[in-house]
Formats: sequence, structure tokens, C-alpha cells
Amino acid sequence: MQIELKPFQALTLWKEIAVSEVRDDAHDLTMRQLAVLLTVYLEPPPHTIRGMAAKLKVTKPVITRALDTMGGYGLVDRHRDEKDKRNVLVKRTVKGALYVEKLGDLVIAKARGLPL
Amino acid sequence: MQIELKPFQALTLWKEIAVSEVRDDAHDLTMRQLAVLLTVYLEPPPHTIRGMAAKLKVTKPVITRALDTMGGYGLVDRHRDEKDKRNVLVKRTVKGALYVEKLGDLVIAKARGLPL
DNA sequence: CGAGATCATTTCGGTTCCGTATCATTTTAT
DNA sequence: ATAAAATGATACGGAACCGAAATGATCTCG
Repeated sequence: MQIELKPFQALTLWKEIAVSEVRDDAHDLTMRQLAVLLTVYLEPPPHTIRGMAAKLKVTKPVITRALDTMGGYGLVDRHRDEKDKRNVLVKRTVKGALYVEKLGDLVIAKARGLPL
Repeated sequence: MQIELKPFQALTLWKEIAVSEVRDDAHDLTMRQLAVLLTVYLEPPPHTIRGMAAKLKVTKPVITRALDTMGGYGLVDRHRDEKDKRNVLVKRTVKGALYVEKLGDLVIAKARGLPL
């Protein structure tokens, strides 16, 4: 299965998803929060605050706040690293996994309906 | 050319783009602003405030403020509708077109590099 | 002509987020 | 043992955004 998009298709896909997120998203996540969430769920652990801040080229408080907000929604969880108690490890949750799964379904559905 | 994504691919694509936007985006647009921008550039005019608010299921001030912000960046422009001076028509700009084009390139590049 | 409808903007109080700087805890190294 | 480094959280002032309601301008239609 080869993935090949033309410019208009690519933008239309992105637009449709953005519009769907705005219309229906109960959590109203920002782009940064979304980047954090998907990194946690798609990349192999461990995920530390400092590591994610470096990856996204943002300051640490940005990550802390994003985790505060999404933690409040139940989308992620945090635990101290017992090996090095300075670190905090970001953990996945059932609710977060469900949310991410639904987002994947949305992308697939929109990609399938693209004009050719 | 058929577009077919598997769940992990779809989410990885979305994650890569979100991360890129956070890392490199000079304008730091919100999801709502992005939805407005892409609607203006990908859907046929005219685009009115009320129309876009209805499409995105948000209130009119949300659209007005998004246009204020993006107008400040030079990404969109506004003009009164001469036919009905109550309406405001959202117009494209050269700078906005360039920005959207670059976004399309990003989506294409990320889609091409997906793990299969 | 005038009352009401329509459209975009502005105002309001409140919330969230930002970056910088600082703090508390823990680890590392001398 | 103790000073320095590393890590995440917090404080702070400022900026952006929110929804609801009020405002101003324009149009519609009797």
C-alpha cells in the first residue's frame, strides 16, 4: 500500500480533520496538547517532561501545563520515576487510548473520502 | 491513486504534522484558526463570518477574533460586501497562499515517509 | 417611511495559556 | 559531606481567547 498525496488532497485532508476537531471535539485541545498526547501514545516510552519539551522545542512549563490539562480530562497520567526520583514519567490511560483511537478513525475516514 | 491508511499510519501522520507545527510554526495558530484558514483557501468563496461560524459550529466572535489575529499576520484579508454591506467577505492573500502551500508540502512529505 | 430582522463587531467578566524566573527535590561529583 | 547540576513544578505579569450580551450598521418589507 503506497501513500501518495497530491497537494490539494493533502490540504483537504488536513482541513477536514481540523474542521471536525473544531466541530466535535469535546476536549478542545490545542495543537501543542495534541502533539504531546500523540507523542505519548505513539512513541515508545519512557516520556519525560524534559524529553518532550526538547522534542517539541518548547519550554518545560508548556509540557507541565499540557499534562495538567489533559490529566484533568483523564487522557494521560503521571508518576514519579522510582529509578530517578527527579523524573516524572507520563503514562497512558484507557480514556486517552480511546480518544486517540477515535482520532485515528477520523483521519482514516477523511482520507478515504478524499476527492481524486 | 487510492488513499488507504491503517490506524497506526493515520495517527502517525497526524502526530508528525502536529509536532512539526509546534516545532516550526512561526504563527502558532490554534486549531480553530487553522480550520478557518484552510476553509478560506480550499473552499470556493464567498466566505462570510456567519457562514464560517455555522460551518464550524462556533459563535461569530470566534471567527471575528480568528480573522483579527490571522489578519495581523497577513494570512487573510477582509472587505465589506458591496452588494450587501452588512456582510464581510474574507479574502485570500499572497502570504496566506504561501503559508497554506507550505503546509500542504508538509503533509505530503510526512505522508510519504510513513512506516508501512 | 419605519419597525424589525440580519450581520459583524465590540464589550464584559472570567479562564487559559504564555515565557521568564524561581523553587523544591533529587542526583552527581568532588 | 557538601557543592553543583538536573528535573519538574510553581509564581507572576501579560496576552489571547472564551461565550453571552449589547452595539452599530444595513437591509427587508409592510
